[in-house]
Amino acid sequence: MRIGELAERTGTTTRTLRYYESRGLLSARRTGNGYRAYGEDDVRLLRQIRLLQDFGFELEQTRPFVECLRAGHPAGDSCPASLEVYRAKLAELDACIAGLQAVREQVGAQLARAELEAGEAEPRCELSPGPGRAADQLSGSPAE
Amino acid sequence: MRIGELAERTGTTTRTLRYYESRGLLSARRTGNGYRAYGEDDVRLLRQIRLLQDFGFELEQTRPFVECLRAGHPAGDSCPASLEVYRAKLAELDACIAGLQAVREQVGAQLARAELEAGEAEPRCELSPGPGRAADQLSGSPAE
DNA sequence: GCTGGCCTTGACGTCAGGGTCAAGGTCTAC
DNA sequence: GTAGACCTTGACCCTGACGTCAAGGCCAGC
Repeated sequence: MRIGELAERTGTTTRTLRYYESRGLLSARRTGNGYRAYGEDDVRLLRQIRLLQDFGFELEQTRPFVECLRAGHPAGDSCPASLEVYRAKLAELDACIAGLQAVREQVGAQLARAELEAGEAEPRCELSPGPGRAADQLSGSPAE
Repeated sequence: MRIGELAERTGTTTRTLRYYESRGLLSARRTGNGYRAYGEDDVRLLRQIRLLQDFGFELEQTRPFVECLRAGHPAGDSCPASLEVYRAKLAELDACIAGLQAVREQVGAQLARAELEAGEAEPRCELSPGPGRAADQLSGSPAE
């Protein structure tokens, strides 16, 4: 099949397929007129790449899977190198999630504090809050 | 103070400060020779920007905080627009964390399956795992 | 007056993953 | 025999937040 059909069958674009080829992830035979020619193997290979891309893998990280398939293995993750990428990705995801959760807490704390200060500067409720709050009355902005 | 000192005091670079100026986040008076001149207000403003940047805010998202400080408020988050950015960021963080956790689960499942298949194709342990419970025998990574 | 350090503007490079054109070759159907 | 769909390579554009020159102005110290 030619590049347009392969792109359609794998839900991508011809530009993307040429880009993958330029990165060495995909290769194509050429027909007499110079057109790229692909087979079913390339469909499987691309589905593998797209799956990993959907998971957020960088293109380079899909390379072991591609090479595994090319080597004739039944699945892209049948090789140790692919499993290592899985594990590294899991570690990366865990670190990323932990980092984001830490930021989330800090931003949440900032928001809570800012809302509190806004509420104190401009009290809306009838109840008078207890003492110890005069130091925060900063809203009288100095002139410029 | 001049740009080099400001960069040093705020832990950034002169290139970054000029970039912020080009984005309209920072402005500078000029001395007779054309050098940029900054004051303490700019230090506070930059500290605000860098704090948010450390939290992963995009530069554009720091603009309300900057404008709030410029308007004379005591803190960058003293204005409603800044609080809205906080809230939007929290929602964004939550969505991002949830998405990453979902991916983490899927990648984890892929790894478990691939390890299982690798183990079946090349059985290493003496025990023959019975059907149905083999999935739990994975913790002692088979290969390597 | 000379060296070294700081400053200026402007322009290009980076990273990933492509999008979009341009100019042209090829093939099929009518 | 020609329109239109497909293919080719090559080249530039995009995002974000800067890094890295290049070429030159300004200033302090010796």
